[in-house]
Amino acid sequence: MPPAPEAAAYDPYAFPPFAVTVDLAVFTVRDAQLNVLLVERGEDPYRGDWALPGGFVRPGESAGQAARRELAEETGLSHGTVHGLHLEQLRTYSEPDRDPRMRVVSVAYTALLPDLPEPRGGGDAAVARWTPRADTGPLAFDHDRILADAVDRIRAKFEYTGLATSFCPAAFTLGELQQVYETVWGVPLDRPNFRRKVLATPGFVEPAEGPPRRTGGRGKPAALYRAGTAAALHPPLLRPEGRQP
Amino acid sequence: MPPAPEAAAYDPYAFPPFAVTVDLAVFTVRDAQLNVLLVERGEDPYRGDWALPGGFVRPGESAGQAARRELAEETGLSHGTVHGLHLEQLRTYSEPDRDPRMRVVSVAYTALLPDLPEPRGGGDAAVARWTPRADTGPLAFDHDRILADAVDRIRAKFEYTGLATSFCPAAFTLGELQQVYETVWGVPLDRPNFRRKVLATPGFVEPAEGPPRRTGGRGKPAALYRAGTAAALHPPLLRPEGRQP
DNA sequence: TAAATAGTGTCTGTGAGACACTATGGC
DNA sequence: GCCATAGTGTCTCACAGACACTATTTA
Repeated sequence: MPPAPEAAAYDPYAFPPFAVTVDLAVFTVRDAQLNVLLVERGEDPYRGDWALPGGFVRPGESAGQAARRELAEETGLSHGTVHGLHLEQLRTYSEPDRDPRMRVVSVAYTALLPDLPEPRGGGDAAVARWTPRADTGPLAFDHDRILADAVDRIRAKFEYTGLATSFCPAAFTLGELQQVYETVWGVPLDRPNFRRKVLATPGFVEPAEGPPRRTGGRGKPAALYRAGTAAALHPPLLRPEGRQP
Repeated sequence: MPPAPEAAAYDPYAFPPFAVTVDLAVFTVRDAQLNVLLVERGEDPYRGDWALPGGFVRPGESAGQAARRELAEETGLSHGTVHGLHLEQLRTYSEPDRDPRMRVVSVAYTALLPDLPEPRGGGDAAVARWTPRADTGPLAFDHDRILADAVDRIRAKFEYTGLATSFCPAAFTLGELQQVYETVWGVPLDRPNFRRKVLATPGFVEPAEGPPRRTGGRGKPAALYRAGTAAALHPPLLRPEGRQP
């Protein structure tokens, strides 16, 4: 926090200026794969490479507001939809050489979206595509690192929060929820045990109205649930790896 | 990440500049109380108020490097000592009005120190004092918020990391370690159970050489341990509140 | 009928909480 | 002796994993 004791008062131009940006790691689960939203860069450096969407923080807005604005622009989602989404600050990346042009400090955010039927191309944004996590080649800047950090964070948060429901539509079956967990964690889960634990955790999911639905087009229709209100899961739903092998 | 599509190339002065600073939430456990390092402000705004230590990020350094440098300056610890300390990024605070003078984005860091005998006043820093967490009046800027976030983070991390050993000297007794947990969590723990769980968690603590030591100056001398190498605790050591009441 | 998914029940091992008990030091 | 802390043992309950079994739909 200013002041540095020796700072000659507060000439904002005393130091070369920093640019402050936000980077977005936006995920969805599609076809049993974790997908991340990427944009193709149209300018140097890294022209033609893929990168995480993002942009400058404007003078009057916070980084969180900037992230939400950029998310709306890149996804073409309505302002109202984006306003209700779960957007979480991941961490800040500030290596002096992370952008070859100038000093850029970037605050990274993570967002989790259900697999949207909408084409999502709305905005003026350049080419933006959902890409399976496994298929992301080297990204521009330090975005591979940001992406890896974001995935780690999501995996950990799935254990002790109900965040996984953010990947599901408003009403979902327990089979769909389990699919989300298995995709993000990359491990198969025992269905009866998963069911028992989810239903035993207060505030995780609640029964939803509406007729049962078939998860994969086959089999017995499943009851529908919607996201509960609990911020944290008690008890947590631990990864199988979480226990010592 | 730049570019915002419409950004006219990269004139660093196109926008009013952002200042980037670091704020430090540095903790120790002293006399069974969580203490935080505060400095008294010598200039407006908030002249005479207490604040978290911190300062500007310099052009050639990352925020993490700036945090480590500031920590060394404020605590008077040797460069070598500070270099080995656990310093963790907490989050970034970027509300446009958080500093009345100009736009300041601050990256907050958390550090955990053992209760040092050294007077710690070494640096040129102004008045810096350890203050019990309970006695921190309103702090300058949004530092109350940062402090609260830092305490929450520490409490949570104590469950699934061996971070608590950072509050202990190089060799410590299990009684001292339990004291740290009880202080940070604010709950009493069952001694036999605490002991059993700590020793059953691989990599949490390891036996240390040296004669046993009395924890409170009374009673049977206790065996010494040192911090283990495990980054995460398996199984975790959950807070009593973690379970549903 | 077979295949696929949903849902229920049960056994067993592990670990957490509670707490009684013993051991070793200073006074 | 008393007191304070360290350290051990044991009981019980809750929960996680494994897995057998039934139920309901489509093809």
